[in-house]
Amino acid sequence: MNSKVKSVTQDQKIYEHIFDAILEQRLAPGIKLTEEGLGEVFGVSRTIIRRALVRLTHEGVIELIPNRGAYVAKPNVEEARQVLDARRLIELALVERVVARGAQLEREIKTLRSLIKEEHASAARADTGTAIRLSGEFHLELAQLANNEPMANFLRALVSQTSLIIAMYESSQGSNCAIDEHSRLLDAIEQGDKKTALSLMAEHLDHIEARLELVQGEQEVDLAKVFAHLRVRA
Amino acid sequence: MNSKVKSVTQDQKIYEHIFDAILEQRLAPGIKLTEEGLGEVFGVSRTIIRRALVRLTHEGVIELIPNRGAYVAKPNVEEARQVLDARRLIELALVERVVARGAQLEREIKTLRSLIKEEHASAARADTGTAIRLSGEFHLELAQLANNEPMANFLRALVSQTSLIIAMYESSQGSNCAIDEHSRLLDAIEQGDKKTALSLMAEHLDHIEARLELVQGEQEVDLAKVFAHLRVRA
DNA sequence: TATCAACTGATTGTATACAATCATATTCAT
DNA sequence: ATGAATATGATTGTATACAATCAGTTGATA
Repeated sequence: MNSKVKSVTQDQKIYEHIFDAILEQRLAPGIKLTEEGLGEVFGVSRTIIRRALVRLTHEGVIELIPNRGAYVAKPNVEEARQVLDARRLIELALVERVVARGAQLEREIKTLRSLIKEEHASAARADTGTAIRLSGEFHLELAQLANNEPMANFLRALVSQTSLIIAMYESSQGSNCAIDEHSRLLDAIEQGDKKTALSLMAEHLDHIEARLELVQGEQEVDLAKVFAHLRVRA
Repeated sequence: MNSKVKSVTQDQKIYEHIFDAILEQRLAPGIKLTEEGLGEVFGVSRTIIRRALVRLTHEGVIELIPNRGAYVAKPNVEEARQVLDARRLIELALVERVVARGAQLEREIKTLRSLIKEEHASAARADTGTAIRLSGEFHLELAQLANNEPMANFLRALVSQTSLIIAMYESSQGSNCAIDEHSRLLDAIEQGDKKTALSLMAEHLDHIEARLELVQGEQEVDLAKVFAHLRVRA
């Protein structure tokens, strides 16, 4: 019964667990992850944990500081801007390629519709973490249909970083609008309406970035400014 | 004297050595790299080697097969097509962003010119390996100027895979034309001529792909076709 | 009281020992 | 001679022990 499970390596599973935890905001940006702590949780030695952490580092969700340890990444506003800039480029290209494949994709589109349904359900019960994760999975599943593995892999890193960005900078309105956008985007793709699909994707990403800029100043604490009123003259 | 060197970790250095060796074709596609063998060469234990190999795997130049070991990747024609497709997308976007920065880049452009000079010198003395590496470095240095780290990182993986692709599929004419193309591309960027810069970059990547398709059938041996003339009827 | 130095505890860096796994060579039966 | 089954050697998978490093604390000194 467990012979099939072997095809997924241990560190692969642990990688996914940590990945999901971060995407669902059960691990906040900046939190330190000790190797021994994680090892106890998952019942393995530090060796396995290291491999998982290295991979997460390469995807940009973990920052690995030599001799200091692993921390959940805290993307600043500039990094967030770059990530969303890259997403805009990649995802528009992916949508274009998916639309080009056109009618071959009936079954895959059904899968995506059920993903949207799940996402909607999560949002309805205020399960924000799951909703964010499912939103990301929608984008990644869509990317799989474009027949370009390097791009899909790259998007994986971008999406996970976006989840961190949302976790850090989201305003209360949340992801309800995003769900409708996913739905409409999928409609356009199904109908082969490239132009509409592209503009919907662009809009979608613009909305995320718009939310980000709303709270731009909040995160970077400039101590000099905070205490400017009582600063002693040099 | 060696306190500054510490900032680069051991596995970082080993990673770069292997990376360069692959890019310079001193390690051919398909070659097996044993952990102990590498460990002896670099005077470290397998632990360090593992980290370097994991990173190389994530960049797509090494294939890590569970319980079997690490092999230099052998991209097939479809994978090559995807890599070059992705490069076209990313590098055009990067050129656009570099041109947009315009005149701030005098010093950086000089650095790029000296890189081209080195590349030219390598090609002149038929040092193909170094020429390929320097060609890749030109693209990566250019990417640094676009102010988008995720994209630049992604390009790093794409360029290294391209070097493998060239190693596997190159025809004899080699990279001389590419050098002129680099030079002209840089001219266009320096003059802020976006349109020319974009079309030169597109041309440049088309040339690489054109070379690839020339030898498309050579690598994937379809036994059924090879022995089609003597096949027994079902 | 403030500053700096040394100490302490905890965490990561690295090497190594042993277990698990796979490829190859060998043996045996047909 | 061919084929399958088994044995062997080499390589990777994993855990762990010890060394190196760092952050925070304690204590001495001005």
